Amino acid sequence: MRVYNTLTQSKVEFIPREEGKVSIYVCGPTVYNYIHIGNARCYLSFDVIKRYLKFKGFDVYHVQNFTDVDDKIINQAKKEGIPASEVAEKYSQGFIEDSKALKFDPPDIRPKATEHIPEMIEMIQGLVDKGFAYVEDGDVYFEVGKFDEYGKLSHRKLDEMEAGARVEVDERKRNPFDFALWKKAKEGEPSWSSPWGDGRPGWHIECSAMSLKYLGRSFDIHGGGQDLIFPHHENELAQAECYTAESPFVRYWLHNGFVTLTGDKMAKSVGNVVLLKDVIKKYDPMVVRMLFLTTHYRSPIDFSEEKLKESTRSYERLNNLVGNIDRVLKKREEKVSRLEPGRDVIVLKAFIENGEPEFVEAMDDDFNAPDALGGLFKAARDINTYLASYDEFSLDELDMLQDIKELFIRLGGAVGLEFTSFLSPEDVDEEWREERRAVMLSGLAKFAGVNVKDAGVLFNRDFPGFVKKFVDLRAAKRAEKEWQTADTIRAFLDSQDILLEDTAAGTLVRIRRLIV
RNA sequence: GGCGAGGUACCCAAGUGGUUAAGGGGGGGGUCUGCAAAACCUCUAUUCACCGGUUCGAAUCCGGUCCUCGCCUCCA
Repeated sequence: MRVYNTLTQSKVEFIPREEGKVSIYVCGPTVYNYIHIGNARCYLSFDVIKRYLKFKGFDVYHVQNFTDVDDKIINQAKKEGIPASEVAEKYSQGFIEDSKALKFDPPDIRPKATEHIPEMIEMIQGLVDKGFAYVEDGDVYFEVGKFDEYGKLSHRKLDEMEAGARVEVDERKRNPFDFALWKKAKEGEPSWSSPWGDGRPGWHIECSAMSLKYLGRSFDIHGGGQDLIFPHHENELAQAECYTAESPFVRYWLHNGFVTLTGDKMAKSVGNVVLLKDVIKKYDPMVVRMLFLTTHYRSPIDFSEEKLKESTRSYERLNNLVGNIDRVLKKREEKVSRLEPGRDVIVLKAFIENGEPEFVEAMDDDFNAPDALGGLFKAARDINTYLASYDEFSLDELDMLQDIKELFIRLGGAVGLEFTSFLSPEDVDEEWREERRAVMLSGLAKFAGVNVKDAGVLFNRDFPGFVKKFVDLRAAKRAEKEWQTADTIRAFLDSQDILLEDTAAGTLVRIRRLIV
């Protein structure tokens, strides 16, 4: 397996510190707002990477922090008129809810910065003791000039940066790029006591302290968005390697590309953010996953409503394969013929034999999900073609189709895509039914003349039977060639997310899963 | 100014030296169907921003030109 390492700017063979185990740290959110689509892409990219590593058999230990003390949180607290700790709590919960909605595989631990102040102080003290940091009137700064390799991650040199940089001039800093490890407390802000007086940690130290604590020295993967390369990860690396006197702090630095909106980077500072929680009100979270899987994780991706619609269609295409196979598998209960001599099952065998190796080959090349998905789409077409070619299938073929379905679901799962069979009226839950109760009862009254009370009883006791009333009624109308009425009934059910498909085997009922 | 990424069909997007340039979406035509849906078939890039070069052979390597985006300041 090869991964692109930002440190070396090249794809390199992935060899974890300990055979069979992978330690991974993904920079978590600074909790002062709900996450937007750009943030979501980062967490989704690393969710895919993590899932794939697990799929490959690695024992993955995943740490994701909450940065719950920071200037931005303090500002937001002033804006909302609540304590900073409440702001942090509110948006930490929001993040966990968003993560669940997108079906992120939860991290093994979610450490919070405020619960690791002693570890940070210890680390800062160590840096001061070793001469990498200096104290100025209650502030502590890391002195970048003391670390010869400063800039090795972001591939820039201090003197080059100084030439063009617009860096705030701070007389107390020895170099404009020196950064705060500890900030002296200001009135009314959260603070902790330290050897340098009351204060709070600077931005980068929390990630170094927590990653070293939970993953140890020289862990495998550190991930984040490309905008974290400088200064955040550069500074984390500098602190950690100076503190431990060991290199590398991180074996593989992985960074995802940005989400843009009509060509501009989506960022709070630009003011063009689309919040994830708003998107998933309207679109299935699987569609969001699909959207990001169809572009390589390091490439930029332009977000739009149109793309979500395309992704809905393409996700349905893959998902429908499972439903299509299931329809055929039901034939197992019916009469089946022997495998016809000469029937060419090479298409089925091809996916069973090559589906996984091809998928793995693509993913092993720096997690090339678009390429891997290409194979699934191709397989879906081939198998649909096969299904459409025959009316009857032998037991051997049904066994193969069962294997294909399981493999398809397993490969989707390796990148977090869930494929499910078609839902039918017996699969819907209480909430789903209740949302549609009033309309559906009056619908049955209107089309079948059943009074609302009787309809209500049937609705409660036997919802599939309730739906069948419509289907039967429509069948009768069709038999009488009353197409208008039949189509009105179908349109009515469609408005309630119940889809009818007339096939040779009769009218099939399925529930719309995806919201468009 | 420094550094980095990239320009592949109507849109999105894989492919980084060698058979017919994956795949998705959209559109045209067709099959099935009363219609629709789903699914299938078929067409939609002799060509990969442009110009040179290397090579038996390049979208892929080299040089140049044009353009886009990002980082260098909080940002995933």
